[in-house]
Formats: sequence, structure tokens, C-alpha cells
Amino acid sequence: MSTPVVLTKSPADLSLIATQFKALGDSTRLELIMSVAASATSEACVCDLTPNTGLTQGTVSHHLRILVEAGLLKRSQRGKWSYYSLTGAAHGILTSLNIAIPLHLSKPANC
Amino acid sequence: MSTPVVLTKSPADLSLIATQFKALGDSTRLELIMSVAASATSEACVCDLTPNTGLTQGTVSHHLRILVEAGLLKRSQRGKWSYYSLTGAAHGILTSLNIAIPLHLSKPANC
DNA sequence: ATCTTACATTGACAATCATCAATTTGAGTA
DNA sequence: TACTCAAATTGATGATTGTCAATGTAAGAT
Repeated sequence: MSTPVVLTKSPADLSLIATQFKALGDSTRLELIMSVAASATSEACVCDLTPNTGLTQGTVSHHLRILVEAGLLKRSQRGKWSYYSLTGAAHGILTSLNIAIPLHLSKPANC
Repeated sequence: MSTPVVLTKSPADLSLIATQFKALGDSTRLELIMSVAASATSEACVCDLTPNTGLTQGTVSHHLRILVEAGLLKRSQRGKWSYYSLTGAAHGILTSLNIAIPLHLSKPANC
């Protein structure tokens, strides 16, 4: 027997959420986003991310594009490099689900 | 510039999480799980869920199975009917992301 | 025992997807 | 200008997926 709930999202919201879940529902992409999140500078370039995956550079680029299009990563190009970092949405999802914990945050115990 | 984070999940955890994200990353399945969550008794049978989807009964049954296998729904058969309800994991995901709000819960404002 | 009713399963098919190899783009460098 | 390097894009291919129609199963009803 589970707790009754109220739903809070419009169909448009749900469509976006489904897109984000779908983007995260692939082991490679989940690893990629975790690597970005865990990187010291909170951003990473394709050349950093590619070796860990065992995949081709083109494939990694492809997955990163999907994450960007889902609103989970943002891309900033500096010189020849593309740096990827988490969006607020991605940050929210990872921390809400306790997949990642913000370093500076300490919540009161009754939350 | 985003907040630095610490990762908390083992590879095995991440594999499960990816499976759950994947299961939720389909509009039909997301609607299904929302319908179950929103139902008055916190459970629903296939015959209740099918009409809203515009899909075949067999297809709905298929999607429900995927959600069960991902650990998001549980099935309990009573008589001729199969009743589906949220697991704790699904409940946690939906409420953590504010997709659903537990009726009895009221958090202090500073959380 | 036969017939419904509710659901699960199977087989088939079109569409989507993950991946690679190869090429292109675009920015800095010699 | 020509060259190099990082990343994006393209085209092809095999695998996975969402869907349906049809069939199977199992529980109650007649």
C-alpha cells in the first residue's frame, strides 16, 4: 500500500521529462554525464571523455549532442576545444536522486 | 559555472539507475506510471489503463512488464485482474523530482 | 463442461538507435 | 598559404524497440 500523491506536471513538462529520462537511460550517456559532473572544473572536453568510454570520438560526440539536446549538458567552445558542463536541470536531477551530492551543501537533518 | 559534486553510486547502482531511466524514457510508460500514481487506490489494472493510451491491450501489457522489470511497478493479481502499483523506488523518483507530491507530507520551508 | 473475461505472450514489421569508419568543419599554427 | 588538431557530421550496418494482430492462459460465470 503506497502513499497517495498529487501530480504536478503538464503534458508538455512530461514530454521534456521523458526526453531527459531517455537521454539518461543509456549506460554510456549516464557515464558521460557522471564524468562531467565529477571533473574538477565541472566541465570536460571530448578528448578527455572519449578514452574512458572505449568508443569512437564520433560516437562520444553523438552522445554528447543528445545530452545537450535534452537540456542536460551545455557546450562552450574555446579555441579548438568543446567543453561540456551540466545544466541546472541535470544538476537538479542528479542531486535530487542523490546520485551526486553538492560539496557545499549541508541540509538540516529533518529534510 | 556549476557547483562541484561528489558521486555516490557504484557501477552496479548506475546500471540499475540507467535501466530505470530507460524505462521512464518513453512517453507511454511515463503516462502509465503517472496514471497508476494518480489513481485513487494507488493501483490500477490493465483494463483501466489501456483506454487512455490509444494502444492495444497487448502493447500496454508489454510496457507494464518493462516497468515491473525495472523495479518501478509491482504486480498483484486478484481474480482475473492484475493490479499494478508503484514500488518504493518509483515513489522515490517521482517525489524527489517533484513530479508527484505525497499528500501527507509537508516540508519545512527551508528545504 | 462450456463460455466469457482479463491479461500475457508470440511473431512479424517498421522505426529508432548505437556504433564505426570516413569525411568535413573550423580554429589555431608554422 | 598550407598544415595540424579537436570536434562535428555523414553514411552504412546491425541491434533494439514500439506496435499490432493473433493466439494462449487462467480465472470466474453460466
